[in-house]
Amino acid sequence: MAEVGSALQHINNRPLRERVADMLREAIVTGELKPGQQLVEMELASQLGISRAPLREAFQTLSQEGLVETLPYRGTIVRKLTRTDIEELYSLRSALETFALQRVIRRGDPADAAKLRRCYEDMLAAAERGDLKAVNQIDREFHNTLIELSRHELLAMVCNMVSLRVRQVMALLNERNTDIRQIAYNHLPIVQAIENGNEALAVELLQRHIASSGDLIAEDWKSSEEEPDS
Amino acid sequence: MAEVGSALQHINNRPLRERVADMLREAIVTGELKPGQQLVEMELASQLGISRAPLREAFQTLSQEGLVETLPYRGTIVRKLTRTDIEELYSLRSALETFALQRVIRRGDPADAAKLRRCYEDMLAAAERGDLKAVNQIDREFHNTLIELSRHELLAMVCNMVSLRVRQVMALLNERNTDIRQIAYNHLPIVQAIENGNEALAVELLQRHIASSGDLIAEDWKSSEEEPDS
DNA sequence: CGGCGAACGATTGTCGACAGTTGACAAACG
DNA sequence: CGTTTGTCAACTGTCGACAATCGTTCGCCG
Repeated sequence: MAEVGSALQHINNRPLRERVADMLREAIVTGELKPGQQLVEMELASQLGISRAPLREAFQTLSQEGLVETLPYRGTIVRKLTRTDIEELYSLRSALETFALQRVIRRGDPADAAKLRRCYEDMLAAAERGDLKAVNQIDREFHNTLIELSRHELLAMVCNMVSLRVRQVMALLNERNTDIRQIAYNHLPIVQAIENGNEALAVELLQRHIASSGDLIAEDWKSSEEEPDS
Repeated sequence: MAEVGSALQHINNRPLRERVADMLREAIVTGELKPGQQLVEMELASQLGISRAPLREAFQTLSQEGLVETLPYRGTIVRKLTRTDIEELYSLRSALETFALQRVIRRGDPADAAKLRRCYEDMLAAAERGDLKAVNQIDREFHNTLIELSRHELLAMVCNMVSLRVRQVMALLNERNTDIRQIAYNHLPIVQAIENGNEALAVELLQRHIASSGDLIAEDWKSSEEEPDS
């Protein structure tokens, strides 16, 4: 059999719980479902035209990913994001990507650096034409590529979890007004340091890069902290 | 109302899926359930006297923790551990605990160092009386304490996942014959470096400590690599 | 005798219904 | 009027049954 559509076949035959989890995950990280919002099983199930069983299993997946929170007999809500959560997300992300970066540099394959440079150039092009959405997407791609190049599946799994929630955080902030070009420019010295095999410099730059965006986000977060309850 | 039994109440009322997950998790990390072993839903359910629904949800939890692997329409098996898995486990563990260590040292609370020293002394005492089981348990406690002291809940969650699988790896190796006292002694310089606030040294020692045990384990793993199928 | 295809058994995926728990509101008591 | 207790509705937890899928085996044909 040809390989044609082998991926698509799997998509069609994929268990309902996974497709539902994907849909809900996307809705959460894009901010369509807001933190604190209650997800009632029966309501969502009939709305999606499915039974509660696969929906509950999808909830569990999202719960393990930290996107929702389930309290016994009390229901499931989209997890609220506190300032502490955000600080933890970005600090752990920094540690994880530092680890990935070290592995990539120590392997020292020029093809890896080339791949990252290509990412950077795509990002730059998107920035030049003012496409903020594309810049953000390619920014994610850049970091994902770094993780993949580290060839560490366990790390990739953990990073995926963290990245999802970072995406959620960014989606919840109403259209950041940061200098779009600056985002792209920030990645250049990192790419160069990797190309030169300068581990110490690359690590320093990456940590500064992540920490600065993290601080920026955390600072803006005081807006949606304490909401009055009923 | 008095606080009587508030903890017990929760334990008794905990959802079945969690109690089942706990039981299966324990069975897996202690090696009672062996890698590759198939877990048939109907069989286990009737054996435990429960329905398949909560069992399936327990499977999902374990799947997210990396302890089992579920293939659609093919069933759930205890995840097999390859040498690559072990290398990834220990290298990630090293990176995560390094991160925790840095946070603890940078906070610089003497009470933290004292707590770790107490762990070390307990471990030493257990080693002196030749109690290997206790030494292993306190060793886990030492590392868990380090994580908790970093006050980083997200990190704690990820570390917990990794630690579980490390426990499984250690349980699967037939009674390591390492020098029991050496395990305890290895922790002393780390504690001292923390007490002195010497971050660079502490990190170096911790990484060497984890890497060495990881290498030791990985080396012994060639025994159970390729088993013939059927 | 070997290769191919269709039925079979075993197992998982999904569903609808029932049982148990929680929080809130209302009624009774001091 | 404040506190306690009874009741209820909404929701989650659990169950048993039916549908879909996979690997295998058996039979058929070349």
